[in-house]
This record gives sequence, C-alpha cells and structure tokens, in this order.
Amino acid sequence: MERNAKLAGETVGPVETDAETPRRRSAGGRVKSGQIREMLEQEIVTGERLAGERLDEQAVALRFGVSRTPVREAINQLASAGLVELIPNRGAFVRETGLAELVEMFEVMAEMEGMAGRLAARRIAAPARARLQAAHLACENAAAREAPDDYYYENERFHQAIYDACGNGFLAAEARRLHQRLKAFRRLQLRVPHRMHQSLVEHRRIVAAIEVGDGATAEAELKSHIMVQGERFADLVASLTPKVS
Amino acid sequence: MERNAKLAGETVGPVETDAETPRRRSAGGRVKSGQIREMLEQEIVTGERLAGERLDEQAVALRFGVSRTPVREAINQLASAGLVELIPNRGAFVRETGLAELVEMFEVMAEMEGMAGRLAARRIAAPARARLQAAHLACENAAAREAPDDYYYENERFHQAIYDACGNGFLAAEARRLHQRLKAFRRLQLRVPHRMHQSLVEHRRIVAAIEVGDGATAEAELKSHIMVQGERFADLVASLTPKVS
DNA sequence: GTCAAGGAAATTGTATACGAAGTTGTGTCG
DNA sequence: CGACACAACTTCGTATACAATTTCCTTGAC
Repeated sequence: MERNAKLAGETVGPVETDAETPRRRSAGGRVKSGQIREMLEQEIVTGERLAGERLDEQAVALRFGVSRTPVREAINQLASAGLVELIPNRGAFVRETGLAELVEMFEVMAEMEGMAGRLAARRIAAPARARLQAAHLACENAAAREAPDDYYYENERFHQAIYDACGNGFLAAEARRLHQRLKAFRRLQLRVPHRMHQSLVEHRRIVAAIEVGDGATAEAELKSHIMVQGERFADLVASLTPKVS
Repeated sequence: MERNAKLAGETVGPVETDAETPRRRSAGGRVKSGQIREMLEQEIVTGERLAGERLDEQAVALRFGVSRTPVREAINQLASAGLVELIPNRGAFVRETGLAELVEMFEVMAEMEGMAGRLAARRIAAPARARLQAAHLACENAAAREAPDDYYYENERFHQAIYDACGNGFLAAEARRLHQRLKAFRRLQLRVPHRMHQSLVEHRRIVAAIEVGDGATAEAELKSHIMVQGERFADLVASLTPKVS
C-alpha cells in the first residue's frame, strides 16, 4: 500500500488509487471505507447484485465485519457516482445501468475525449508531448508483444496523457471521472478479438493529428475511437445477456 | 425538497449563517444533512469561506446544532462535488475555484450544451419541442417586461428543456450537475447590462436551428452562447477583484 | 369478506464515545 | 546553538446507542 500521499505540488485533482485490489476481506487487515466502496462497485457492475435490489446497511456491515458507519459512507459515494439510488428513509437500491444508459455514457465520453484531443492538438506543450509519445510507444510495444493486459494498462496511460495535455484541468478531472466509471465495464471488453491492434491503429492517427496540431482531426478520431469501444461493448453485452429490459 | 425557490429575489451576499440563531432541537425544524450541504456550498461559492481554509467538523457541527455525523456526510458530498479537498487524517480544505478554473468549467459547459443542442436538433420529439417553445416564449415575455429576475428563472427552464430534448439522459444529468455548480457564479452576471437582450437573441437562433434540425448550427450557437457567458463572467470577476492570486 | 386503523417490527438517520493517526511543542543530548 | 526524540494535544475514522419514520401485519368494525 502507499505509505503516504504527501500531496506535493498543487495538483487539484483527486488522487485516485486505482489499484486492482486483491479482495482480502477479514484477512488480517481491517477493511477501509474505500475498499468497501470498491467491492460493492464490483458486485454491482458484475451483475452480482441484481437491479432494484436493496442494499441493507447492516447486512453489508456484517458481511465485511465493520460497523454501519463506513458502509453508509461507501453507499453515499456510490449514490453520488450514480450506481445506486438513495431514497430517504427507505434505503439504497442498486440502479440498473442498462445497455441504453451505457451507450449514452459512451456517447458523452466520446464527446469529452474528442474535446480533450482538440484542445491538446492546439495547446500541447513539450513535456506533455513527451509523455504522450512515451505512452503511445508503450502501447506499440505491448501490442507487438501481444500482451493485452499490458496494452490495457498502457492504454489507460495513453488516454490520461491526452487528458493532461488538453490544458483544461477541469475537463481532465471530469474525463477521468467518467473513465473511471466506465473502466469496470470496459474490463469485460478485453476478450474482444483483434480489438487491440485496431485500437493501436486509431492511436497512431490520433497522435499524428495532435503532432501536427490538427484539432479537428484529433477530435474526430478520438470520438470515433471511443464510440467504437462503446459499440463493441454494446455488442458484447447484448450477446451475453439475451434478455434485455 | 427542491420546492423552496430561493433563487428569485435575493442578491448574493446575505447568507445568515453567523447570525443563525442556534435553534436547537426544540424550535421548529431540525436541519437535515442536505441543508447543511447547501449552506456550506453557499458559503464557499460566495467566498465567505476563504480558499485553503480548513472546515473543522465539530466547529461546523456546533454552529448548526447537530452532531458531527451529518456534517461529515455533507462534507463528503461537497468533496465529491469538487468544492472541497479531502485529505486523509488531515481534514477538509475548501478548494479555491479560481478564475482560471471557472473559465475551464465554462469551456466544458459550452461543449456539453453544444452537444445537447446538436443531439436535440436531430432527436427532439413533439412534447419536448412544445416545452422548449414554451420556455423560450416565457423568456421572450420576461425580456419584454424588462424583468431580469424572471428572465433568469425562465432561462434556467430553457436550458433544462434543451437537456431534456437531447435524448441522452446521462448527458442531461451531467449537464444539470455542471449547470447547478455554475449557477451560483452565474447569478453575479445578472447585473451585466444588456446581457438579457443579447441572450434572448442567441436563444432565438438556437431555437430556430433546433426547429429546422440543423444540429451543427445549434451546437455552434449554444457553444458561443455559453462561452460568452463565461467571458462576461470572467470580465466581471476580473473587474471586481483587481488582485489575482 | 373487505377495508381501515392502530400498533409492532424493522430500518434509516443522528448522537455520542472511543481508538488511531498526525502535528506540535518541549526537553535533552550532541 | 541546533537537531532529534518523546509526549501531549488535536482531529479524523469507526463503533455503538438512540430516536424518528416507514412498512407491514394484525385486529376490529362495517
């Protein structure tokens, strides 16, 4: 675990610890509220918790071996993230993130990524450009090694680099938020065949457009890049769950 | 709970929090956590709470006559809304929404509104079209009456109508979130002269573009409409606060 | 037999208490 | 005189207890 986050510097963005948590509940260390949130989030997005199900606070608290207080905090965070609906004096109910809403979220994500790319093409500075090139090179290497897991990780860094390069800290933060929320769903997408190489081709076009300062092309390429992901994911979900509400 | 319309009459300044009589549990209504969040939010955006100031939980709890628990919930919500920064085992510090960040937020807002307009021009259905026309007519009437307060309120409804018409519920929710966050700042803008009539002219162009299904024009007009607001606001703030951090 | 009213059970929301982690001040040693 | 260490205070994070509100079941009346 991270010893401390010394918050060096004035970067205002929340430091998201997106560690792939090995789920160790009641194994020595005490679970923290963040871990509870993450586990509940996983259970919801994987469909382990059915839509409309009520999240009983003390039941969850009992399961994790903690009191109701951290469970409440975790549920509140899930509510503000939009994964559960909070009805006063009634309880927390898991919201079904149906296929339609997922497509909507990808549509918005595409717009924001496109905006970030457009701005980055105009505003990118030398350090950010170096980071973007480095991240892209890492993607190339991962693809050459036929390592989808590595590519997944480096792809994250690639998009983060674009967010950083756009020169709009608020946009970068919002894009990270949405990215984080879609991440759980996108994880299912790893198994789509040939997606990695196709993604890499799109990355090359994006980098090229940013390099020459062509904002319009960067925007269009990034929009398409994200929307394709959304469509692929929609196909995957539709094939997995034949019954759709 | 959104019933109370506190947006109409008041100017920005007076938020009677320090003069708040400590109405303890015997007198009238108990303050709820949502109210605490709202009051703290007001204090922060009005600048009553200086940037970097620490929000002491038990001090706030004492002021509102409640315990630390609802205060914690309120602060957590503010943190997820981005108004305060939460440092583990250190406390909650109010984040300064400096002029630069406000411009960034308006830039994102413009993009989202433009997207909503573009989608609305293609997807708008009859009921939403009727609501949009009604909201626009109300704006026209308010402007004809030279009633800026009424125009402010009807303008809210106008933009809400566009969000509703875009056919993307997630985008509508996100746009509302941003709109809500910028609302407090936008209120300062009422006193800018001639802004109301200029805004109305832009509204007419937006409605016309949506009516004929011209998504590109609707997007461009809405982007410009919001960015102008952001620039006007930046001018206003810059003129009010000559010293910039 | 059905509907309504009232009470009991359950659950959320809030209050208070306690442990943990951090910061600061002071004392001592180099 | 300066630096390091220890202790005490402060404050967050969590646990437990209580109050308020809702829901469901039972009972009584029509």
